[in-house]
Formats: sequence, structure tokens, C-alpha cells
Amino acid sequence: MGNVFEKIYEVVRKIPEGKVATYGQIAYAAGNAHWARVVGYALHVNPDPQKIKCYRVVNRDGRISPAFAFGGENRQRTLLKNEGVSVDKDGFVDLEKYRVDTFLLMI
DNA sequence: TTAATGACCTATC
DNA sequence: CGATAGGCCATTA
Repeated sequence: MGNVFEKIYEVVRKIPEGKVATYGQIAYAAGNAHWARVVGYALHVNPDPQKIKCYRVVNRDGRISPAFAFGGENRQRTLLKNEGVSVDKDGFVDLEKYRVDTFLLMI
């Protein structure tokens, strides 16, 4: 069915622990830079949250949409912090520090 | 098939 | 710097 989603999930799965990726990065790594929106949709229907760590995916600002807060923003902050990612009280992460290389996702 | 939606991104005001 | 508008794609109704 959704060959696109498979690709996206595959990329999201490649995000190493303690790192985060942006939607644009995932879209680009998945093969199309215009799928940023589809990436969001793909994670929205996230079929396997245990393997697909959606909390490692952030938007361009390094923040996650409040609507996504599956267990509350606090939950997400805890999960990231647990992996060694510092999260601002507002839910912002330092992309310059924790953003994974796009090339690594393409491998 | 057409229209509308969305966990986005970029440009412009 | 905050708000608005347009554009990209796949999915759903």
C-alpha cells in the first residue's frame, strides 16, 4: 500500500539514540524533499510507536507540535532527556547539537 | 473524480 | 518577531 510510509518509517527508524531529525530531513532522506507533510501524516498514523520513535522527529524549529504530545509534552521531554537530549522547557531542542546528519538517514 | 485535511516548509507583510 | 498566505504530497470522504 503506502510504499511512501514504509520509506518514511525506515528513515525514522534510522535515527540514532540521542539524536533528532526534522521532517524536512526525513522527507529528503526518503527520496522526496516535498514529503514533509506526508511525513507528519505518516507519523500520525504511526502503526508501531515502539519501533518508530516519533518523539525523535521535530519540526524546523526543533520543536514538536502540541497536538502530537501523545502522553503530554512532559512525556516527550522525559523520553528525549532519557536518551541524553536536552529539551527546553518550551519543548525546543538544540538542532545544531542533536540533529542527525541527513546522509546517515539515507544509508 | 473533486474537494478537503494535515504531527510541514518557505516566503512575505 | 508574530501573523498570513501559498505550495508541496498522500490519504480520506
